[in-house]
Amino acid sequence: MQEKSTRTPNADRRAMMRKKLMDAARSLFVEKGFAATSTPEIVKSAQVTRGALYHHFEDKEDLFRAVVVAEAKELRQAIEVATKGMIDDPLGTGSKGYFEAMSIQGRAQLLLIDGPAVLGIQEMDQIDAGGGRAALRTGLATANSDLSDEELEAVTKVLSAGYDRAALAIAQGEAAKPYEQAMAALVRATIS
Amino acid sequence: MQEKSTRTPNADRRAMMRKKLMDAARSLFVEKGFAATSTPEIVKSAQVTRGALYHHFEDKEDLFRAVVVAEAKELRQAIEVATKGMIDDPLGTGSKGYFEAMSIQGRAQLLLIDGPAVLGIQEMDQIDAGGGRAALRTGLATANSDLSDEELEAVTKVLSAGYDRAALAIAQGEAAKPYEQAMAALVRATIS
DNA sequence: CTTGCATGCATACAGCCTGTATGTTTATGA
DNA sequence: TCATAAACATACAGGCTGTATGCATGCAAG
Repeated sequence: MQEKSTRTPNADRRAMMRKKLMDAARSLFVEKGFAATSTPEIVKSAQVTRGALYHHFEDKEDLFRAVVVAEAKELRQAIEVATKGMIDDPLGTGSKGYFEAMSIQGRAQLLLIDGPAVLGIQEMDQIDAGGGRAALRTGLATANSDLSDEELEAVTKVLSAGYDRAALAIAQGEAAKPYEQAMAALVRATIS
Repeated sequence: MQEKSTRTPNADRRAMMRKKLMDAARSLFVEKGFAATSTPEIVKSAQVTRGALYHHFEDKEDLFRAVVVAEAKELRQAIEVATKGMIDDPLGTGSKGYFEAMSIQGRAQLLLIDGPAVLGIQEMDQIDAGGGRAALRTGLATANSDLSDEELEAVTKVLSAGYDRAALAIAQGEAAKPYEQAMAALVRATIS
């Protein structure tokens, strides 16, 4: 019998290793923040060596970027599932979906606090592209046509910031209902 | 004649040294971010040694905290001056004052991006206490009495986040007017 | 005024972290 | 099967942080 029959294709090894590193890194980034998390810690938690990390990622920031991008993707998918087929009241449904999706442990911290600080606002905006903000904009645009592009963009950003702040507060343990009501009222006021 | 007549009281030396360090640190923190700014860089820019830095501040984070606290204080004072005696339309005046005060180079980055990431949301909330948010809350409360405390708090935070996001966009070079209009509309909708 | 002490500041050092260079193993495909 | 490339591990150089130590300067009591 063959002892060493553990032949693993490169594609699989790559995917598994990246996942191991990103999972370990996510936990530590959420727990201690980006700066306070060292690469020795990460690889120890992932039970690999720093060689693996620097083979798959350019540097620590690049690993953080990968974690954030994956998180944003999961967020988009969760919202998409929650609002699937909801043609009536897309804004209300999207809101609830967003709050639920953002209640995942550490997600708000990663996407709203550490992400902008480490990667910059510009890149975070780009990573979030197609996320909740785009849906919000189209929702506002269809419900309220008499807004210039500039105004629509401004209102969208500002309301989106409100959603983010609400999600952050909820993630920190505050009650969700007042924030849901507040955002609903603001959106209603905007489109009417 | 006395050569070494440069006798400086300790209180003055302390104040001057702290200012020199905080000014140099502020520039570099704004330019490169907290993590990417090293203490050797800071003291070189301030033309002192690391000994002085670690004599006056516990560590790099403590220096950052001092910079942020001073920035928040200046912001409060600027808003206070702008809204002094404006009893009619305090919300509108406060809004304009806030946007102007937040347009100071690097202020939005320090208070809205790096601050929360380095010091945490909790501490930043505390540092901002008595800032624009408090004024906004009282403004909303007087104009709209039929809100529970919980709802008032939520609406305040969410609108305040909108103001912050708007200030950030303006600080990054976007036109101010659409944001002023957007926030004005939201506030108007909230209090009526 | 001077003398003991506290404060302000500079220098030196230890430990850690990051990123790279180099070496070794494992898969690929010809 | 064999050459090559990819995956991963180890070793190293440089820089940074925070602390310990030493000197200078202001302070306050006598």
